[in-house]
Amino acid sequence: MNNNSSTNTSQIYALLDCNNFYVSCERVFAPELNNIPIMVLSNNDGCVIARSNEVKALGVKMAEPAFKCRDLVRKHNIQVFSANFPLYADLSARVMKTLRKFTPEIEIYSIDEAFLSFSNLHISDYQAYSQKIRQTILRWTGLPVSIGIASTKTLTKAANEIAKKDPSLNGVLDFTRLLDKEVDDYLERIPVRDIWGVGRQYSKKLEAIGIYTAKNLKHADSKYMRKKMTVLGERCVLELRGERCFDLDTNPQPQKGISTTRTFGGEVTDYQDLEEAIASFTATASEKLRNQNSLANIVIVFVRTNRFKGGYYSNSYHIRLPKATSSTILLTKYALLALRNIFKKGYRYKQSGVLLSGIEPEVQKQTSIFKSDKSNGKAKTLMNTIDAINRKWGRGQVKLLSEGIRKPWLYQRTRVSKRYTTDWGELLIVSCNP
DNA sequence: TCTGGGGTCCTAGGACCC
DNA sequence: TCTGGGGTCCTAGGACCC
Repeated sequence: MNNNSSTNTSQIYALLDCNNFYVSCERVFAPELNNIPIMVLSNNDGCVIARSNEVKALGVKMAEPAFKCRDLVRKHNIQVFSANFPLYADLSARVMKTLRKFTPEIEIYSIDEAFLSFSNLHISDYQAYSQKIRQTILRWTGLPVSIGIASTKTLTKAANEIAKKDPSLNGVLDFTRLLDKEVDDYLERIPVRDIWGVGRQYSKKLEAIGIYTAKNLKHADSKYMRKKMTVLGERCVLELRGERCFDLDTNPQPQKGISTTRTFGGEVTDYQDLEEAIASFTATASEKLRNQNSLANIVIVFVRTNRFKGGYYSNSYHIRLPKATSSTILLTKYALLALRNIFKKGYRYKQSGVLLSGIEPEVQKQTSIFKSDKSNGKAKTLMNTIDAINRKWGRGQVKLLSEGIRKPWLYQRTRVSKRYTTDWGELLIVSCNP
């Protein structure tokens, strides 16, 4: 991140965003669903987390509880899917790999978005180049994308926003070849709420002082915005004006916190069931930890009853470990100890989770001359072996007994599509009729 | 009946140190 | 008992992102 030193040299950035990503992933394997309304639900079939354009047009909001749109689903015959994250992650990886053929400078921003730099490519027509990227990704993965081009990241987001919605733009909008006045005309079309960095709370504040659009914000006083919305607000204004505050981050650092949390399908009252849940979440979280070659110093466990019901109980407990580790066995031991401290009998638990924090890189430690660290080495080999088996044969093939065999508390996913690309047993079958 | 899950950054305030 | 200022580190809470 950079707030002033590099604003002199101009840069060309692009933001690529997959349209309605999860919905588009489902359509790749079910093309008969093109042009008909479909949506994807979160874990436990709780909330709407992706909507096709047809569903958006019906007024279904992002993160809306699924039960609230049941009538619409029936009335308009909306096709509903449970989230199939392994499938989406795999298609995402294919998109990102394709992008690397077009520029080495990529920041993978989320599962369906990437910032690119066009600065050092020696091309003159960014618009044509972006159309080539779109067509290639569509051909190689089946996924439609939109691209916004500008001199700052915040502006690429804004350009992308317009490109996605305005059919006349054919999925690409390049601010760098427009006049200031023309850019302002586009920014006027974007509600301030939709600007990167402006959320619900800030947009309320901004509207109260007469700032309704991206154009309004761009021409607001940046120091005043710093007072209203911290330094991020100031940067937002500057970026809208084309002054670069955020550089491309092509070298992502390991995550600083890792968590696995779930809302249960039903309600859990039994201590042992909760133990199984916590053990299973810890296993998942520590596998993520090992995948980024890190160790954790702190384990946090939380439990919660249904927050929409009376008699609410919520508590968390954190334990600092005597020594940083990534061992599922050790982390589970402490997680269960933490659970013991907050479990209260008589409550109906609806949600719980495990958070790993105090994360540090795993460096090859010099073992003591006097006492070789044999036990540690063994534990590490065991964990590596378990990870390898689970990678090859599927998650959860090998696990600790504490994770339990039956999982009555596990979430429900009633309408999950097949793992077309990540499971040998569920590959798409193509038949050719003579 | 039914309401997701995984992250990041910034700031204020307290504890502690010299 | 009175009385100071400046720095660092940590944490909780609140905002944001997808």
